[in-house]
Amino acid sequence: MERQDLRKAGLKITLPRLKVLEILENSKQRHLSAEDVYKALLEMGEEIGLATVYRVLTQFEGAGLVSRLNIDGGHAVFELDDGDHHDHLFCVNCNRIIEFYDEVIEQRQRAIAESNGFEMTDHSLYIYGVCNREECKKER
Amino acid sequence: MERQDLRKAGLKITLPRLKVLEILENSKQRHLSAEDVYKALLEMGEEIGLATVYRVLTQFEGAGLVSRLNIDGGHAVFELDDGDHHDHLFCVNCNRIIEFYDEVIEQRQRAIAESNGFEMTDHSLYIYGVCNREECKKER
DNA sequence: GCTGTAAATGATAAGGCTTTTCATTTAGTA
DNA sequence: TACTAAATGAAAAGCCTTATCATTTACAGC
Ligand SMILES: [Mn+2]
Ligand SMILES: [Mn+2]
Ligand SMILES: [Zn+2]
Ligand SMILES: [Zn+2]
Repeated sequence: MERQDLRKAGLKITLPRLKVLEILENSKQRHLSAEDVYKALLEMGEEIGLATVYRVLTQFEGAGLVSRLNIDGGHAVFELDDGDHHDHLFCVNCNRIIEFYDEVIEQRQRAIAESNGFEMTDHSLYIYGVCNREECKKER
Repeated sequence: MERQDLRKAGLKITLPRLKVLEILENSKQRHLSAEDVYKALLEMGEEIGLATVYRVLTQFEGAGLVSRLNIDGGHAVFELDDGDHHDHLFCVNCNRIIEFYDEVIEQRQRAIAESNGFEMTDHSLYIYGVCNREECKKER
């Protein structure tokens, strides 16, 4: 992700924006809440407001640089948008997230929208379950 | 839906619970927010607290009488659970909701969960789009 | 039918996450 | 370097939902 991407989106190249990008790119976890990003910045010694983190993430989403997941229970997580759509599998025990893409499902969704006269704009698919970690299987 | 269903769930048969059930069964719209149920009750002249509506809906969900949808943007809607699972298509313009069931998608989901070592507990699939009403197509 | 007791209710406060407000600072141009 | 619009941060406000707790109610047992 480059400075140019910010420019194209009509966004000034500011320190907070660069820092948020840096976190998104370098964090070991790919899916981060606004709070996660905020905490990571504080740990880096950056002085940034939580409101700015929310604003920047929302702007990045609008610019197509980031995508937002709305998890059951209300809070959102963000990830860099590399242009390749995918869906998610959540472990309800340890919150691990696995990404997947299934062309059959994608096609069926398009067909369902069309057969109901809908112009599909988006879709969201989350599969919830218990992953194969020992401590998670134990819980089940 | 019968009083017996409440009994089986270990819930006393109270006026607020019966009234909420009545709204869910008789409303012209099948999918209702807690606020919708609350307003419908007020219009019927029932004196009921919003907190009670939330509590009752959550209890009904736990008892399997009602299912909860988490729509993008954070607020939940409820519908009677007749035992038949289905997913939803939302018009982003007029908020119309269409229900569908697709066995191929259901199977693929199970396969994806399994191939990732997950014991699937649930899934949620929402398709968003613009429906075929004139005023909605115009917006697009 | 009464009574007693645990469950349920309602008003209100509190929570969690996110957005808004607005005075101050900053980026980017001239 | 100076100017101006955009961006920021702290704090308040919003929105939906849940928790608290004093009061009321359902219903089992007399
Ligand atoms: Mn992802
Ligand atoms: Mn439905
Ligand atoms: Zn797990
Ligand atoms: Zn529509």
